[in-house]
Amino acid sequence: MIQKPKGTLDLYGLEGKTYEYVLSYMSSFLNMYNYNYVKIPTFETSELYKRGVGESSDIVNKEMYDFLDKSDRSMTLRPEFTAGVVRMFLENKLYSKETNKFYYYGSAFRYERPQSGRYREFTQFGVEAFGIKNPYFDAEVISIAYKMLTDLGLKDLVVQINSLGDNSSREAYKNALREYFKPKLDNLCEDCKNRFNTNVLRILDCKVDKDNEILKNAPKTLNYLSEESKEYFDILKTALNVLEVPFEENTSLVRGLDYYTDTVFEIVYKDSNLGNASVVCGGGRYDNLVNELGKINIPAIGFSIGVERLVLLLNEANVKPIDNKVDIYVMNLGQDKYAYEIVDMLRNSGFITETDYLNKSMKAQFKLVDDLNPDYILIIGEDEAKGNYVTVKDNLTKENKKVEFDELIEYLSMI
RNA sequence: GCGGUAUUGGUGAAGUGGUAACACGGUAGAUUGUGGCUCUAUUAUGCGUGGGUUCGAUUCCCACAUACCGCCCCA
Repeated sequence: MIQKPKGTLDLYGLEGKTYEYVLSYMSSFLNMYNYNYVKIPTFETSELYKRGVGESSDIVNKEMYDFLDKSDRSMTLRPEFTAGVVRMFLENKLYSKETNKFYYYGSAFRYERPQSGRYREFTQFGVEAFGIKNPYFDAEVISIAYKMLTDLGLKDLVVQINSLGDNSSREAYKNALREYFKPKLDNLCEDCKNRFNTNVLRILDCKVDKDNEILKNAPKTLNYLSEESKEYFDILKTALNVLEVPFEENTSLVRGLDYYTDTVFEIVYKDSNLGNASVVCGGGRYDNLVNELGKINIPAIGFSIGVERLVLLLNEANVKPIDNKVDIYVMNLGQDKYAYEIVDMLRNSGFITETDYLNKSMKAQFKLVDDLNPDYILIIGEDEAKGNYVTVKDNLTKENKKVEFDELIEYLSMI
């Protein structure tokens, strides 16, 4: 047997249905906020992600699905969407409009060790908004993510926020951390010693050392924010209160991608057994990325939701998508011509219709009816075909009624 | 990339160095045009894949694959 590649996922049955439901639900939700759907390539030149996501991030360092194409160009399967959306935004000169609000969904790829809620090919649904820098807007973006997830049926979501500050405050903070940690390195775990060189911020996130006094007493981001960033963060918190989004400040929330500035946030599902996979949404502001890739100063903010994780969490929370129940079952008892004509007619009139294609016995077909639980069963046998009528059985009252072929649609529409 | 656990039919699973319980589901019949209950029959020449040990392996050994857990990291 050929098995699916490591870290990929088959979705079918209830989970497949939930997956589809979740995507269409979130799409229509975003349309309400006047966000527009964008589609970008599944792979891009590797250079884009190296510059966009950042060479110091693990995503670029060890998780990229890159390959040489037949002309020896280095390509990478998208590990996330933001860099690609920014590229699209620049390449098509969409900045001629002052503001742009986009949403997207599709597969992303990271070469990781898989676990539940963590795959090598996974689906992201997210938004990116360009041209607006306003804490009230940041709050709205966070509230969109929060509301969508809540509306879908997840309770006990926690929104965690933090501010990384603008470039200068971020650098000042990093330097402060380096100075603070340098004499204490021997007391930190091995990973943290590496992080000291690659990305000091991440030391704050360490799980091994999380109870370590050294971390608890480390300098806090907020003390290194510029006046401007500090005020921005304060207004953001006010705005979140106005929009009734419950949140927690988490000063060790730093995010793993290099491009974030000022506002960062994550949405976590508390009741989950999924451990790290309970982070269902993450995002933040990235005011320097457009300039980094296109030499134009345009502020931007976005977030991304892990759709497979969302499906898992909805499953855990026992949330079921709305089911398209079958309206009518056509019981064909050896009268193919007449029966299939009626099936087609019903579907053309908008009834969700099912029938038997295997010439099963009446008893077997009634068994199928039990699973489908339609509102009505149309019985079509020899008598009906000859007499040009059908027997309509009400599946609730079990009553039968003869209805002429010509009056069938009208009759079914009435009841 | 590192460490650990697991892998038996459509599903949940029991089991043993000598040839795969049980339950659910599926199919057919009892019941030739009215079901959902009940009863009966049937449903893996095969126990992740490939090697090895053995008279004989699903059971022991090795490798690989995949899943899950922890780390790393992230959605």
